[in-house]
Amino acid sequence: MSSIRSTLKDVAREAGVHISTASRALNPSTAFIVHPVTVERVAEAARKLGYRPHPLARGLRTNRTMSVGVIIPDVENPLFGPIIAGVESVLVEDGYSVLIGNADRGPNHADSLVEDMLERHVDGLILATPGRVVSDTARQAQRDVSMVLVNRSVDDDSIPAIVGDDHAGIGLAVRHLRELGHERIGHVAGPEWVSTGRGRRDAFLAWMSTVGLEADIDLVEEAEWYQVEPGTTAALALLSRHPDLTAIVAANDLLGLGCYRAVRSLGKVIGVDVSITGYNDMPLLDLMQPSLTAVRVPYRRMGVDAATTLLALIAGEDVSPGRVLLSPTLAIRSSTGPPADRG
Amino acid sequence: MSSIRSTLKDVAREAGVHISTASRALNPSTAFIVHPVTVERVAEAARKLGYRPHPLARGLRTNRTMSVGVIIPDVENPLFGPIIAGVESVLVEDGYSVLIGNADRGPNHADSLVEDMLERHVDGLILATPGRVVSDTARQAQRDVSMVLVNRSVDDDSIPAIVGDDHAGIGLAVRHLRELGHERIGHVAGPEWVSTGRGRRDAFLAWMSTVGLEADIDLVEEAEWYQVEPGTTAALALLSRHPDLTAIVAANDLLGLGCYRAVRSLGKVIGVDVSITGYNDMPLLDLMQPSLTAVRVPYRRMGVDAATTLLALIAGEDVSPGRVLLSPTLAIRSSTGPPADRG
DNA sequence: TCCGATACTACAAACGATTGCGGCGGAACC
DNA sequence: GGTTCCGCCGCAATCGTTTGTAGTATCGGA
Repeated sequence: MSSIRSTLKDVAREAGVHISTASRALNPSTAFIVHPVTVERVAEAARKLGYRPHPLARGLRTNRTMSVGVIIPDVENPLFGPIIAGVESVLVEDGYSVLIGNADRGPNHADSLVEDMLERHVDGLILATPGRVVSDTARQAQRDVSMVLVNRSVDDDSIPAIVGDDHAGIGLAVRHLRELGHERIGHVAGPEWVSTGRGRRDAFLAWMSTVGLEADIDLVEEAEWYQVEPGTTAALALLSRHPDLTAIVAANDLLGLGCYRAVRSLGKVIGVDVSITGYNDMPLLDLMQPSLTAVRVPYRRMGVDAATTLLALIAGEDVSPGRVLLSPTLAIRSSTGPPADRG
Repeated sequence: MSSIRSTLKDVAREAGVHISTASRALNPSTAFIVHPVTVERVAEAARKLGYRPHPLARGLRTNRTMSVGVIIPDVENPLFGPIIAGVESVLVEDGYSVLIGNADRGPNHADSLVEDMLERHVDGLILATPGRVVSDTARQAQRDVSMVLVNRSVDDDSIPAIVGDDHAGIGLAVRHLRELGHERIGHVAGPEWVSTGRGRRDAFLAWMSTVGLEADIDLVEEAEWYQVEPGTTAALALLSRHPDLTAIVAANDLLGLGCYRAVRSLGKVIGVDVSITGYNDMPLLDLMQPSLTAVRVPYRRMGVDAATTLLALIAGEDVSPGRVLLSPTLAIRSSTGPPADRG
């Protein structure tokens, strides 16, 4: 029966008050202006009619849409599921809805999505697009709308960012290997133009010297992209330069799995001749043969924190820009072990 | 400089026409009413001012929000990434945005999300929530808004649904095994209350007799849930009842991987002693040891088709209810092979 | 009795667009 | 030359809210 929405006018008529009084009565922040018994009468009428404010009308007047945009580089990447879930869980709590944008059509796609979102008057924006620099459109957008970066940051830290602590994460991997007794450790890095690519590489070199090993840039081989194939290629290049490596820290799980192939093609045994660590700990890694030791990044938490700081920004609280680092953990599995004795 | 949005009024003033004329000039479907040179003048003014219609104002008047809701049972499940991507890709093309709802908080959560979406006046709804029956809220919702089901259907086919052709998919697996020479084939089924669980089980039995094998319900073991552990449990139960099975068709990839463990724990070799097929072909299966032969469902396509029929529904074209079946393919890998010779 | 303060409530103008309808020209026709 | 018609444009109502301002009681105090 209630297929036709009841409007504020209906509620007002039902309660025998003027529409504006009804509006104030229903709004908690203005309810004190109207007489308590009137408030109750209006509330009763609203309940009876099943009144729901029209979000468009309200948004038009108040200039808020109660929606935020989330721009993801690739929805099909399992990595982003938890982030989205985290974001969604806290925003829904506060009555916001989540507009999702999938920027899988090249580098400029994200920008056009940002513009779409702005046109829709989202109250906030969460960007997970890669890259260390931020486009002009995005920077422009920051003036018009609250904005938070997730799983990435910008070089000048001008936008609040929630990121995994890559330095700590790589540290977990390197120290783990060091404690197992490894001394010749290499790194298969991600592309340098991606913030995580460069960051993890730097962290690797830094930790190498921290644990008392040689921090040679020559121990690093950059993969063209975060995928299995480039991982194999890079690992092969690395292992041909340094045949004596006993361990490889990969900048990403897929790169790590790429290393599997490289190591196998050389007739060596993973976890015995060459230990391998991944990064991100995506699903199913534990079912690999051997299961991949990997740095686990709290992605869901990342989404939660991003949404929380976005809400703070929207509320006008001043959030310090700069990045918030989330601590990773290490899932130790069977792709890592003590180095094999050289006979 | 254009931080402040220009409105239709500005455009009208700039072009020296009335606001209503400007409106008509800018709207392709009404532009023929106004003089061509005026149209051009208005268009020029709009371009100059960077005018963008205010979606809320427009939506308030036209009763359309140009947004559709997509409700997913679990965003973290990699399965739904491609569906979302497919949906998004076609909707964005037509100027719609996608509101995402993650129904991971129990069975009633989906309903409350549907209500949220309705309150927001979405123009359409795409449901991917599981279950063979549809809740009353959803059924109610169908009156108020266009609605399409994806990756699921309802028993009475009262709502248009885009689903994978499970019968054909199971057929691919069974026939593949049969052609390899298997004669004792079992099935690890999904939960019966899920539409895919029951459907694939029925398909399995049907195909068994089609290929000339015994279609015994005793060859089926139902797993409690689509996960690895329940898969192992079910497979163990099945193999203890029928130690002579040479192949298992799993209702799901994770169940298939669960079978791996069961087979291994019995000291048998996968793909030799016991062949296994999965269903869905989720990422990384090709990197498993052995790589899992699996029925591949065109999930992205599913999203695309769902969105397309939703657009048709919204446009008022009458779409025949009932289900559209998408044909799966078979990714043959190394978990299947000819049955080992006995004795 | 009258005044001013207090406590509500009503009026009406926004927000930015769409759209039915009426008006006003000029051309065509009788 | 008057009527009709048509092409083009402006007027104003409308969608459902929020909110500044004006109005009306009621009450206390002088």
